[in-house]
Amino acid sequence: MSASGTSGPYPNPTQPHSDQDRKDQPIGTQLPGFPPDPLLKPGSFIGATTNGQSSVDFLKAQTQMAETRKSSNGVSASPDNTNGTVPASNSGKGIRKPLEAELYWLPPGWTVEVKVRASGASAGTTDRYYFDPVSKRRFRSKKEVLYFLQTGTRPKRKIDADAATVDNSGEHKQKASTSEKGSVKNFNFSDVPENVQWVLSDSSEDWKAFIGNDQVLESSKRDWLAAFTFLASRDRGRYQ
Amino acid sequence: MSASGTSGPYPNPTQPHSDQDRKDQPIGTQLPGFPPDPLLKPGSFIGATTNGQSSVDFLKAQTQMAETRKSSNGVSASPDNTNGTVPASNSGKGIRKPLEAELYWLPPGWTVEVKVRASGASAGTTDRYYFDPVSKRRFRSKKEVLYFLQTGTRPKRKIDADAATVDNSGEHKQKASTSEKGSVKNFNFSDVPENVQWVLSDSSEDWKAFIGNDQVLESSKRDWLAAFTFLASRDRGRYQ
DNA sequence: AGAACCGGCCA
DNA sequence: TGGCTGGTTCT
Repeated sequence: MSASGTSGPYPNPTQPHSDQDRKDQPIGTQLPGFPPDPLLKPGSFIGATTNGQSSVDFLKAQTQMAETRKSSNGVSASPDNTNGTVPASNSGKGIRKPLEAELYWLPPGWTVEVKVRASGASAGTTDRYYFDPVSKRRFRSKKEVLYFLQTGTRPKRKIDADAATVDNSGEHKQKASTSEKGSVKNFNFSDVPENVQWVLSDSSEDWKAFIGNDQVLESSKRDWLAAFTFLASRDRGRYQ
Repeated sequence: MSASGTSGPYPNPTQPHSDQDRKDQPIGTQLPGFPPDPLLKPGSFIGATTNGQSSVDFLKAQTQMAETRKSSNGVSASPDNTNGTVPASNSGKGIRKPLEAELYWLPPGWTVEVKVRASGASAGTTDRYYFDPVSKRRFRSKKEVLYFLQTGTRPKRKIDADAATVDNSGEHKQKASTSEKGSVKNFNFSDVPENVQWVLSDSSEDWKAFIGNDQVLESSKRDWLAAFTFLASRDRGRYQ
């Protein structure tokens, strides 16, 4: 890859094209008269918010923010690649979404494979697969990975039978996004304070976390705990 | 601001159109007082494309070129329509309105499917899918269609670094072993610590490794990780 | 508030 | 791979 420009580097990988004259090639060429979006330069960078700050308050804020806002860090969309350019889609206004790969939650050693679908209606779309270097297993989603990291197993296949399973009353629908409490998912592993103090006060039955002199909010605390727990169990595991 | 770029998925092609032409009358939206059409099942289809010469010059030019202006266009029948089940409450998924007016940008022959979500928190809302009669592909948004029309491909999403890439084409990324820092060669396989703790430091994208209370030096850490990754991926046959 | 988008997930 | 849903951004 290395291409860069507008003309697609790839010759239509998956166009079945059975036939006819319908050539879809005419495009991909820049048409004369098309406004090159004066606002955007090719060199524009994406995201790239430097998160090199290490202020305590900042960290705290960041940590909490992991729940709502995801900041891109760590992962970079290497500009040397095909798409260093910014999609010049808007003329004049809004920005599109900066979302980025963010693999901060992925433990070291794990790898990600991006696979492009070769056929079907969804041809050309990509899927990401995660590989655990230790167990050599492949996972199809972040969710599967996190589940595995926490339990060491994969979700059981529900076979059913009578059983039961249980549960509950009936309709609890709980939306996933509604602020989960204490989930590893909320934890930004790329942005962790070096020293956290856990203190148990007399009157309280609960531990409180401090960074410096600032107490960590409950919500963040739970996330941290969840993260620590899972890291611990992971280290106990194997490592040859 | 700082916001950062645009959505990564769209690399660069000259996105023509500024999206602001999308303010026409929304389809799928039920107008107040408008009776739910009993004849329409969720998932009905509409295909329309008239080509009026209008405001969107650039795009129009594009699409016409692409399709070479075929004669038959416009409405198309609805194929399958698989799950026709819709929550009882919802019976209206109206397909309404002068579609043609809105789909002027859609090349002749393409079809649009308006589907009503059957479950979930967003049940009842609608989604539109676009189908290319030639490639048989399905697209989820106008943007995707336009991108495809211009480039003939779908945006490819890439991730960074050490992640394995798979491209069936033959481009190798020999990254793992070429790096000077962190080479498998530096790793002493006969002296492997039993327990290593990986911890993330603040503001860094790197994890730190500890053995007991001693932090592992950066150089060693890299070597370890390199070795680890190497061993792990060897079996899968990736990475060199 | 609603539409458009698009990542993610799982059958 | 299909395709549906969650959640975010844009209008």
